Amino acid sequence: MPELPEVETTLRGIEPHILNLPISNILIRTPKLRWEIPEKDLKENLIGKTFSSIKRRAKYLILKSDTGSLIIHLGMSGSLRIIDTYVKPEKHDHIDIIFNETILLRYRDPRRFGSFLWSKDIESHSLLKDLGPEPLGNYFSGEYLFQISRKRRSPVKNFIMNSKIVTGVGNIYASEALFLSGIRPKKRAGAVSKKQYELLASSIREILQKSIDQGGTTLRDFLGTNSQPGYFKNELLVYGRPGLSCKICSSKLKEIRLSNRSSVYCPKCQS
DNA sequence: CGCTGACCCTGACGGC
DNA sequence: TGCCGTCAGGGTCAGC
Repeated sequence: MPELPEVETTLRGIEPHILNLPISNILIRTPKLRWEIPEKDLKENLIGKTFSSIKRRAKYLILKSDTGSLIIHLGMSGSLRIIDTYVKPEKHDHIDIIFNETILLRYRDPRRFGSFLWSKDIESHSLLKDLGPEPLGNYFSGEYLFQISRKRRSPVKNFIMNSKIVTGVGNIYASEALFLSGIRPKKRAGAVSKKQYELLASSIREILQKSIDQGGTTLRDFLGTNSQPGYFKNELLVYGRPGLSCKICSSKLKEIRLSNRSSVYCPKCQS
């Protein structure tokens, strides 16, 4: 389940291997992920060209060439790997971007929630243009969250998972950050104090940064066949632990559902 | 405009 | 042991 840190780790893992390398072919074995894969656009615009930069915006990877941009989202189960010793594609290996006889970039995605899209004008692309600030960027702060949350009645957890408010905060990190800052997930966004938002914003930053730093230790795994970027799982305090005891106060962790998403919290530590 | 819920999909898992 | 139902989850979009 790639969250922002896994996407960032993917970017850092693939970038040094494929930047400025001419693309010789693109093999698409599945017509559709989340949306139809624009095979014609990809082939016409990318074969013979190179990626001159790779950037991340929210959980989207943007691979730029001089003809436009390839937008990749890993969805729930997507992964990108550099293959430097040819192995046959397996069941869910949907796309190969082939550079030369030894290097290719392979996209795997069992659930096919991900996307491969093409855009000539990335700045105005509908999926990207209304996104909120990056949680690790300069515009994201407790003050910012406080200001735009006034009069908002949705639960604070939904609020911070809304990509128009702030990008890249998924269910795992939202749950963890709310625990770390002592706020119940169901509390109305407009009722959270400035002080609480400052704590929440720094919790979000810290937890994402920490996870990226850990992912960084497994970067070499991107070159090869057998590996996944490292997680963070053994350090989760509430996510996936309903009914178990709080690691801080030993109370039994509760689970509720918000917008059909599991939300675990400690009834004593969070209010 | 803000917000909720349906939806896309497969693998993992629990119950019988 | 195997089948089947349920759940998980990011993010977009329809609809209230």
